[in-house]
Amino acid sequence: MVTPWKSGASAPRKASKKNPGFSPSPLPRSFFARDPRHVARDLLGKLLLRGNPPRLAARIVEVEAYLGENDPAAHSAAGKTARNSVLFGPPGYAYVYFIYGNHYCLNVSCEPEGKAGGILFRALEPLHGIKQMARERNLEIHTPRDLIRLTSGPGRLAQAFGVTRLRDNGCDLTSPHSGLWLAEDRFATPSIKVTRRIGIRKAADHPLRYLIADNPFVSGPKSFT
DNA sequence: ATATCGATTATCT
DNA sequence: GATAATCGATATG
Repeated sequence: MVTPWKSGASAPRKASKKNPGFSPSPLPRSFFARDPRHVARDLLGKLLLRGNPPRLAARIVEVEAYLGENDPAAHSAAGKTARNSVLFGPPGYAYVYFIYGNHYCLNVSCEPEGKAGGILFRALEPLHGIKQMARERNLEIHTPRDLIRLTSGPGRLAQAFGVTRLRDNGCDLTSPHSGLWLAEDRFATPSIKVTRRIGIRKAADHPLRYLIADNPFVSGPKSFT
């Protein structure tokens, strides 16, 4: 497959005769046991995968960092509750929440156990399993532009990957056996931009949104620089 | 291209 | 009872 824009992207991979033994390396737990700002930057260009071997694959192109108890915009700001307990647990686990009565959003816990912190996945570039993503989204793909509505936005990407709180909250994103996981990709070091976070009232001015510059799957208004 | 609005429910005050 | 880390549709420039 060829991407119509020039991103230096590697080709999508799945196990096949042409590409036997496709087996991306899961990100280790130590990757997530750090400040969310560093994790967020380093997650750009990595892969989100569903299944093993992967039935769905997509490249991470936009994320936001949430800093824990010192970040008024973070769900963990007011302390540990039943809803946000994953954020206070060990790093590398999925925190899934339901919002606006309509949408699920996917995060990964950061920082060592006991300290809250997380990354919100805001946009992906779909690589493999596009038909299934379109089914999950109830969309038909006619042109390359239609692909953007598959995974551009936190609610959209969660729906495309079939992410729900019941199914995925607390799942280990460092394990291929967990169903939903994160992996390395060989990707030319992306050109990264940092902006304010989208859709929040509190602490709205902090530069904690990280994105791959010029990637067409990045979400949000273009005015967000 | 930007603005506004309604949907719909888990969670917290 | 109010709010929310959103989306899709509609209206307007």
